[in-house]
Amino acid sequence: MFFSNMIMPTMREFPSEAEAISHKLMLRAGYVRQLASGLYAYLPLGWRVICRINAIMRDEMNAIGAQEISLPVMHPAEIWQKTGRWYDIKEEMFRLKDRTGRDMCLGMTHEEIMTWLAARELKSYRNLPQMWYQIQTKLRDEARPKSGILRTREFLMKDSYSFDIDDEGLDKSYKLHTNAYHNIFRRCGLVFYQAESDTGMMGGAAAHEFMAPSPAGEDEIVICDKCDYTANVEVACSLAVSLKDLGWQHEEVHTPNKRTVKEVSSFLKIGPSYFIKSLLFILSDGPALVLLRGDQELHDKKLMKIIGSFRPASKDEVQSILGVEAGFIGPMSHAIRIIADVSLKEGTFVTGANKVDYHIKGITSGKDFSAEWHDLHVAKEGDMCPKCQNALKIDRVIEIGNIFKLGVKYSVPLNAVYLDANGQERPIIMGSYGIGPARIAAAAVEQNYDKDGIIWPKSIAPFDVEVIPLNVSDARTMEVAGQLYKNLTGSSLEVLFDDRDERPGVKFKDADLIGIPVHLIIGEKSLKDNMVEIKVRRTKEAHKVKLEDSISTIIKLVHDKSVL
RNA sequence: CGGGGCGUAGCGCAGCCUGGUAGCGCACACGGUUCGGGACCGUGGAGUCGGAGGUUCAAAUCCUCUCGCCCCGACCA
Repeated sequence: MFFSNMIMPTMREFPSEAEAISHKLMLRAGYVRQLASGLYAYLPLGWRVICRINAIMRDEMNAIGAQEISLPVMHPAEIWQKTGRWYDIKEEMFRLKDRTGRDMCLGMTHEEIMTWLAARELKSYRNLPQMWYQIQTKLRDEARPKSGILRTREFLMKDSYSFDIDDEGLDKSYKLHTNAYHNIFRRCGLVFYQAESDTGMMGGAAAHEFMAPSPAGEDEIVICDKCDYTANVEVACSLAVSLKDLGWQHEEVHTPNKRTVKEVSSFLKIGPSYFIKSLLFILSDGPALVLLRGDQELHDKKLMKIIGSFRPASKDEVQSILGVEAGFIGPMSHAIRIIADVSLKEGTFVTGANKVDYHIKGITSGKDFSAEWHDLHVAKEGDMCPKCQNALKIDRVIEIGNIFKLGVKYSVPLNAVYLDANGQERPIIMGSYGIGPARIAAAAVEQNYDKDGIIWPKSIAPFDVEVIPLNVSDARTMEVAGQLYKNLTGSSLEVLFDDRDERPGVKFKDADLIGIPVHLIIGEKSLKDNMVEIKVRRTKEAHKVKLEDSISTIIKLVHDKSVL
């Protein structure tokens, strides 16, 4: 491919609207252009990257026996109404009517449509198991598109679905996908984790997310270095570091106008972890007091799982239910449901005295209050691993893939059933598995760049090699460069030939910015000694090789799996 | 949806406070000199100043409304 024939609009400066590194670099290096918020055009370089990622995904999906199909992107409403998601999902779904007034929507994901197909075509246990996937456009009217191609309103997704006769079959399909996903992300050159995740609105029994560490990420995971525990903070459990019991006796302390843990803590010069934070919530069946340690944040979703939906009590409600104003609440002597974080089970604490302007020291569970014990807090850096007690790390990550055990959530409402060996009708057991190729690309950039530009992992770079003749008006240079280009292309490498009549500096800068892994530089001086220069983008190491050895050297470099 | 910021040439920006009819750098075109890490000189093309309304003799500049984009938060199937 000749540089002069391709549209690769590199820019000397970073466009100002970009914030994330991948966004800045992909704009500057001419990979993508923005049409509107969350809508991107992929230019030739960008599209090549996506295509290579797609090829890897196809390879690995096919390897586990999955079959590629293609489904419509526009769907009739009824099918989404049958599963209830037409109503559960709100503004995030693009909806429209066709000319006859029929309600339609644009697909955000394809569980419904895949299940519809399965319902029609999979009739017998003899048809199962099946795995179907597609690489298709999804549309979501995101509340806030951001970070370039990381979070867009229209995006490509590789989504696959498994159909099994029972949970055992689902386990197998899930495992196959897990392995395939590990292969895909590894082959794409990413650093990633597999984390336990929330099943969310997808429903189902188990779910994992594949997470690529990056400051541009929108999620956080907890990681234990010692054992294999890795989980999204949305579901992560952790143990609080236990406190030294200071053995306080009951003592009421005057804390005028000090309400928050922070205020009282600094006033009494006692660390926040020695406090009990008391929060009053209104549940569907009445009020409940929720207790956390002073250094903890309430994890809404964990609480929701225990008590269902809830809302914070108003000031008046706090007063009328507890007889004291917020800020001085303590868990003692209230005839009310109390749910407490397990970290409060042991130890002696400070808490509100149920009396304005007073707190009380020396409160212990069992003696002063009793409660239902649960993990209610948001896991944080330094908490201990629930499995092995090692200190946990927290890392910011990009979600690049997810896998869900759906069970019968879609097959039942859409009547996707099969007849088992006994002629019994049973719902198909499903799994769903997604990967965002654009996120892989963005994560790859986030994890591989330097001050000069992108450093693509070899496997997903838009080209394998960039041939750079330094002086295009030198006949010998161009003859050699042309021949090398031909030979490299002939060796099934993707080659970019910078045939522009530009100064060497410009070509070097653009080459570094674009980030093709290997550069082959042909300069007049070296050529006199029958030498050319081979440079590795990542290390910037350049060495001269004999002209006749250059092709084999490059082929070796490109195929060397040790350096992705 | 709440909070903040920004819309002036393809990109990056100045001009706005204090109204007087649009400018700089890069990019682009042409000529010349250059040529191993974003060269230099000269000439030139390119802008409904996001849009609408208003104030005024006069609006990029002041006022009102509106649209768009970015960031933080909420949301995220």
